[in-house]
Amino acid sequence: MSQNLSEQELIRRENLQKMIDLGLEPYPSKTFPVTHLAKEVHEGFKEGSTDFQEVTLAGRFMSRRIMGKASFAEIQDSSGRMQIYVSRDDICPGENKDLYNQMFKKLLDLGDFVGVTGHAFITKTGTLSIHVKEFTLLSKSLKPLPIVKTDAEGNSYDEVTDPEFKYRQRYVDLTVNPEVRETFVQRSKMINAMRNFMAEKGYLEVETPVLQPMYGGAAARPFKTHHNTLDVPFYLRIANELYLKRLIVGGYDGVFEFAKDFRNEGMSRFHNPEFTMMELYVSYKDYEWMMDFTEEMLEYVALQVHGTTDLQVGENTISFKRPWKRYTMFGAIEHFTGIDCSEMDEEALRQTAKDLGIHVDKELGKGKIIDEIFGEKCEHELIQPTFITDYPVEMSPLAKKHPTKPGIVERFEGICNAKEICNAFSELNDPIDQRQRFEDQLELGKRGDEEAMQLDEDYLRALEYGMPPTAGIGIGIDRLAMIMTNQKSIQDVLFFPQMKPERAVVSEADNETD
RNA sequence: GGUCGGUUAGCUCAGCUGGUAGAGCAACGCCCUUUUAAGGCGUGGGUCCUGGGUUCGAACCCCAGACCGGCUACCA
Repeated sequence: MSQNLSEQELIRRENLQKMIDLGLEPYPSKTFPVTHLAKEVHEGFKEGSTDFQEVTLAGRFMSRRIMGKASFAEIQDSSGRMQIYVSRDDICPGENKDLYNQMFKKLLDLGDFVGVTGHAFITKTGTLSIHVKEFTLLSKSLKPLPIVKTDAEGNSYDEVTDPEFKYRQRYVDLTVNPEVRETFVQRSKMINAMRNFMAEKGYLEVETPVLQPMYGGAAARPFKTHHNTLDVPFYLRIANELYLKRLIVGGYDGVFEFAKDFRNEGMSRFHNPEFTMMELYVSYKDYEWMMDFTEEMLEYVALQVHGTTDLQVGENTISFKRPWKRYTMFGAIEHFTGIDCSEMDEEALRQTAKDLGIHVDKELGKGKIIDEIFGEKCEHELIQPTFITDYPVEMSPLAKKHPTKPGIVERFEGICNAKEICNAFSELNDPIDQRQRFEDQLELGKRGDEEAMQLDEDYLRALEYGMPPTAGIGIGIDRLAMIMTNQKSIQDVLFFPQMKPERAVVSEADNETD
């Protein structure tokens, strides 16, 4: 395959060859003995101290200011940048000045990986620097990086803002935009905090199948695939709920899984075809307990990630301080519209929706209409973390019925920043009721609801052996990460959000005919 | 899916009522041993997203397509 190289790429290839000609290895393999990160030197160095007299750092070469026989440059490692001071006669003590005059001044390009050894000092202008006595090339870069420059006022120049560039070439985005690296560090801290919190309670982290013979546990269209040897279809999971509850049947007190789920639906700034869900099931608990647990865990997570429960998210300050506000679904609708629809039948609900200017499709059942009204009139009002409880039974086929409120299940959703971030219920463990609910779903499916659930005989068999009373929750990790990292789009909390393939990639794939 | 907008140098962008392209940074050459968006002088770099069309002439107008984005629809 031929490459059309730009002028700058050709020059870099020439520089690479000239380095080889000088006897330099452009891609050495030996472990490079890094002793410090840039951040450690920045935080630890005090002027006049005798520490940091011999430090070794490695990173990308990000800027260079040549002043004749000496130069300043910056290298960037995972922790940040460090200025280095390179003088010709220090790195070339002998007669041969090639390392400075040729390699450092001419052949080295921005983006190359280098290693330096030297001592820390403060320059006349007060900048901490490493006075380099050994300079090593660690890896040559052949493509120019769009390096961002920032002036004294904090204005940045040439920042890569094109979303397509950022998402397709995330490695470049991460290299040149430190705040992007930080977003993903925070995401990782968030997940670790949740994991530690649950492990601390004694719950077991498990793994369940991604390839499932039958999809379930949520209402969504699946991706379908095929296993060649078994010659059967498989679905990529849309949820892991039913498998985790099988493990509760098997006797664990608490199981959780951070799971990639897959839904074959639209994409938006809140939806990616593959996304991460954390599901947790705890035996002998109910949804009331789970609300308390959720508040406690997310307060802990906010503190772990940010050291505070008050987070700035867009225009709003969102507080994860316990307790959250709680509404029943009918209560929320009444609160935001003034209409009490708790006693209405399907026709009255349909009319109410119409009166509120909400379009509802004919095939929607009672539960879906209520959900439409809630989604249209209430959800966007809920900025602070809020629990909505008592969902209609029709839209909750895996949740236990409320003991005193007919037509209602013991379920809650957590809403934050106008979006659902979690969904939980007292799990339905009555196998006869569960069979009936599945059959109702089949009926909805026949009416045209493409997301109605399938009937899972093995799951019913498990329930027939007996499942203890159990509380379960699913937390949308990506949406929670958007809140915890103050990002507007799910694409900004996923390293590699789903995109259409680039054209070159498509044409190669088209050649595969089998 | 609908709709509106975008695509010009490695990056960020300008380019008027149509006359075959510019700036800053980056790159290249020369000068400079504590600079910092380093500086000074000089130089090169373009499939104007793709394919058609209109026109003497298209980055610009028209048609079709690709990709990206905003809103919207769908979406537990």
